[in-house]
Amino acid sequence: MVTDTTTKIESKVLGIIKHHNLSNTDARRQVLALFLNANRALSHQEIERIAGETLDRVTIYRTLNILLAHHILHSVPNNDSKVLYALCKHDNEDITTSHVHVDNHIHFACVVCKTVTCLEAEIPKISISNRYKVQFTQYIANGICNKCN
Amino acid sequence: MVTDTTTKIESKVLGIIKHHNLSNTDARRQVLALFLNANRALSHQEIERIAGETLDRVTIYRTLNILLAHHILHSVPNNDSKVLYALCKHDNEDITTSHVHVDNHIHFACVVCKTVTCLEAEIPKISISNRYKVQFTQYIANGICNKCN
DNA sequence: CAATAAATGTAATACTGTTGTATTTATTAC
DNA sequence: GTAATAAATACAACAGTATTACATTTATTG
Repeated sequence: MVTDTTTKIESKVLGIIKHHNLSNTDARRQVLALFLNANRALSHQEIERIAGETLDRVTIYRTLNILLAHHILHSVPNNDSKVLYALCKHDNEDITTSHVHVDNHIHFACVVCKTVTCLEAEIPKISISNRYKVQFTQYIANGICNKCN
Repeated sequence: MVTDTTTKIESKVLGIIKHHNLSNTDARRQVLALFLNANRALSHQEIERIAGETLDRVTIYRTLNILLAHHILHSVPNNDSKVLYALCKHDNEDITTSHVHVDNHIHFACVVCKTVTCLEAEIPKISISNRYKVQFTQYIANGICNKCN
C-alpha cells in the first residue's frame, strides 16, 4: 500500500523531470515528491522543515525557482510576506502534453488551518474597461476548508 | 492649482484621521497623503523611499498596521515576498459612513509598470462545493494597465 | 570512464518585518 | 497657555525571507 503509493509518486516525479529535461537530482526528486504527496500549496519554510536535513535552504530556493521557471510549480498570491508554491492537478496529470500551461483555477485559503489548495473550479471571467488588457487572473477564496468545516 | 489639490488632500487626510479617532501625527498625515495622491497600492519600501528622510522605517510599519487595523488601508495579495497596501475609492469617499467596510473589488496588477490599482468592479461570486465555507474572496487581474497600454 | 556541464553546499549579504525601551509628541483637563 | 497623562516615535536589536558568489560535488554526454 505505502509501497504502491510511493512507487506511483516516484514514477510521476521522474516523468515530470524527464518531460521538462531537468537533470535528475536528489533535491528535485525530493521537492517534487513533497508537492505530489501534499496536494496543497507549500512555503519554502515548510519544505525546509521536512527536507532540511538532507537539503540546504539555498538549494531549496533554487529548486523552487527552477520548477517555477518550468511552470511545474506556480506561485500563489497571499497577504503574508512569503511566497507559496503549488503543483496543481493540471500539472500533475497533463505532463505529456506540450501546450502552454495556464493556471486558471481558484485557490482556497483556509483561515483556520492556513492551508492553501487548488480547486478544480475555473476563475470566472470579468468585464472591465478595455483600456486594461487582462492577460491572466488569480482568484483566492478565503474561508473554512472541507477538513476544518 | 497645486495648492488647491494639496489643500483638498490635506482636508481629506484630516477627515480620515478625525473619523477614526486617531491622533493627528505627522507620520499618519504623511502616509495617508501618499496613498491619496498615489491612487494605487504601495509597499512599505516605496513609502520609505519617499518619506524615509523624515520617518523611521519602524514608524512606517507601525503606521501601516494602525491604518490596516482601522480598515483605512487593506492589504493586497501578491506573488512577491512583500505586502502591498491600498486605500481605495471606497475608503476615500465614504469616510463619514459607519458601515463595516468590505473590500470586494478587483485589483489590477500591471505586468509592465508593476503598479497595482483598485478597480471599481466587484469580484464575481463563485459556486464551489458546499464543504467549503467562503468568507471573502480576492481577485487579481494581471495584464497591461491603461497607462502602459 | 573521462570531460564537461550543471547543481549543490557554504558563507556572506540584502531585504522584510517585529519587539523593547527611552524619548518625544499629542491630547486632555485645568 | 500649561501641566499631567497617554500615545506615538526613534533607535537598537533581532528574527525571518531570499539572493549572490564561489568552491566543491554530482549528473550528463560522448
